[in-house]
Amino acid sequence: MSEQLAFEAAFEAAGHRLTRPRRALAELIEARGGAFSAADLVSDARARRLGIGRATIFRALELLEEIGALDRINLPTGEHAYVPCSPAHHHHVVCRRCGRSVEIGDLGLSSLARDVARSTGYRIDEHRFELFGLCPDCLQAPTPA
Amino acid sequence: MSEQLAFEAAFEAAGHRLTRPRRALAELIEARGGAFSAADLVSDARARRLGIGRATIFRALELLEEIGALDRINLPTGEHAYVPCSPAHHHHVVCRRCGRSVEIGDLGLSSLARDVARSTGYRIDEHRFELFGLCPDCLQAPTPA
DNA sequence: GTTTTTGCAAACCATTTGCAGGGTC
DNA sequence: GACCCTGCAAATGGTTTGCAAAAAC
Repeated sequence: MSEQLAFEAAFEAAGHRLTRPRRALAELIEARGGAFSAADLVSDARARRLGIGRATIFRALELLEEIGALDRINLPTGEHAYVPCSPAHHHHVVCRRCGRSVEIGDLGLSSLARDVARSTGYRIDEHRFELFGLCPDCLQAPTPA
Repeated sequence: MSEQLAFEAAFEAAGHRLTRPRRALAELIEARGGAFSAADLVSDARARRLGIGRATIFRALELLEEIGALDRINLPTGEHAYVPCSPAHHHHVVCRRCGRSVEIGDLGLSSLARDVARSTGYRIDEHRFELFGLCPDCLQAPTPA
């Protein structure tokens, strides 16, 4: 399956209709190639005069998150962002400048969570680990600060 | 220094005025003993008829976060919450039922972040690790589900 | 007395919802 | 053709801001 079609495929695989707006959004997301906000998509869509409503965008994002094609994360600033992900992994390194993100594996975090459970007495149901910084490209760009 | 006064002290130590509303909020926060939302404080304040405006609450929270006395985290649901913290640590285990939270140390996450930096080429500036589940008390309570 | 802080109300921003029409299977 | 999906506009919920009065130092 072409990487280009990942999001379109995700809709279909999950039994949802592949409509024009959804196709268009899938493309926009792929074009972004990293983390983005709902507002980013709204303005992308507006810029390309796609005539897609805000509501549709939010609904599509919600759907893609349920499906597991996107993960909704929180930037250090507190804003929400969505990042593409394969269903299995759920940790990301996000470039705070361009939004490009890389998925990282479990890296022992699950067992670390188990240790914490043991030492605190909590039952741990969920954990989040997110890393922020600059991607290699942005590190070399003019104003990396 | 009495634990009771931690938040009042935080205001003063950072060179801010210790006003009646701030004192009151410090108490409310301490009374909560764990994670809470801005809305929680607003309703606590209203319930006790303290006559503190919403804006004041948000401003105080912002301030305490800047100072490092509170950490603003994101619950798995996407809602914002604030959790008390000592300036040095920045990882928490939060009970999704009662909000009680425990701080945990670095646990090797910094070095893990360094490993990720090495393998991805990103420069990592910041990381977040948050754990959610049920605290020991809530595990024993009637409806732990 | 000067400067910071407050409360109020209005503004703002992101996200959600109701609904009638349109598109997809 | 049935049901899902869309766009619009209005509602919502959370957070911020402007400003004159009040409190703190």
